[in-house]
Amino acid sequence: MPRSERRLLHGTLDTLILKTLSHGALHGYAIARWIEERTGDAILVEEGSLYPALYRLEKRGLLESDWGLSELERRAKFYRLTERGEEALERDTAEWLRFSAAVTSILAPGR
Amino acid sequence: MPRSERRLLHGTLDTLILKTLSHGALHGYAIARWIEERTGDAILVEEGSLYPALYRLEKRGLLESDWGLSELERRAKFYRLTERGEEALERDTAEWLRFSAAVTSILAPGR
DNA sequence: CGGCGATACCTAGATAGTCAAGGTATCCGA
DNA sequence: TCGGATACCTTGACTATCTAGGTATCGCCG
Repeated sequence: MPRSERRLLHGTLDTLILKTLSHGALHGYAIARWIEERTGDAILVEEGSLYPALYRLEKRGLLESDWGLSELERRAKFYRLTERGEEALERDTAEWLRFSAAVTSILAPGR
Repeated sequence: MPRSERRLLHGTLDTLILKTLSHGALHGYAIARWIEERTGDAILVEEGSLYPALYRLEKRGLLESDWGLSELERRAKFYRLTERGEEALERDTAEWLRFSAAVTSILAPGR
């Protein structure tokens, strides 16, 4: 992701994480890889952003976590959505769609 | 604009300003009103964000300005795009479309 | 065997953009 | 006369991201 694009991530990473977990519990590292793969590396998830975000979301009660073992038998912390997390995901998604439609309507009217 | 939506603006305001000026020179206050009207108030442009952004863009050589008189005969600073500003607008628009498509493909696959 | 890259976690500090809240000044209309 | 709109500006708090460092384990390749 080019330098200039990184600021765009501001505020959307939390929502992307919530959405990723809506498909089932995952550990942090896997969340990052999933988002990157899903977007063809259009969005890169740096660890220095990822782990603080997970901590934030858990503190807000949107996620819960348990230590376990990854697919490769390594110690890993698995996160899952709480009910409040699902509600937040729904709200944030609606907000994103509204906001991004507004921006796109200015930057590229006719799409 | 709800509190949560504000962080989303991060990084896009500069591009919105450039785009607004691509239609012709405007003064700061008018830029803000234009964006708000154009998005049906989905995006609110606070003055505490607007003026620093204009200063930033001028410092980067993407805008130039002159003092003049507004439609209401008030002292106002008119901004216009430089050539470098036009190039930046093109780049930033492409980046926004790429980024927003990536986010939307995760949050709302099938749109 | 030694080292390197991948997996998996974490954190401190720098940076940067937004916002709230204050300010100045003019003008119009109630 | 007093508030709201127009038009500009600034300071300080906040917050999210990134850079760059760290720990530890594992498998692979030379």
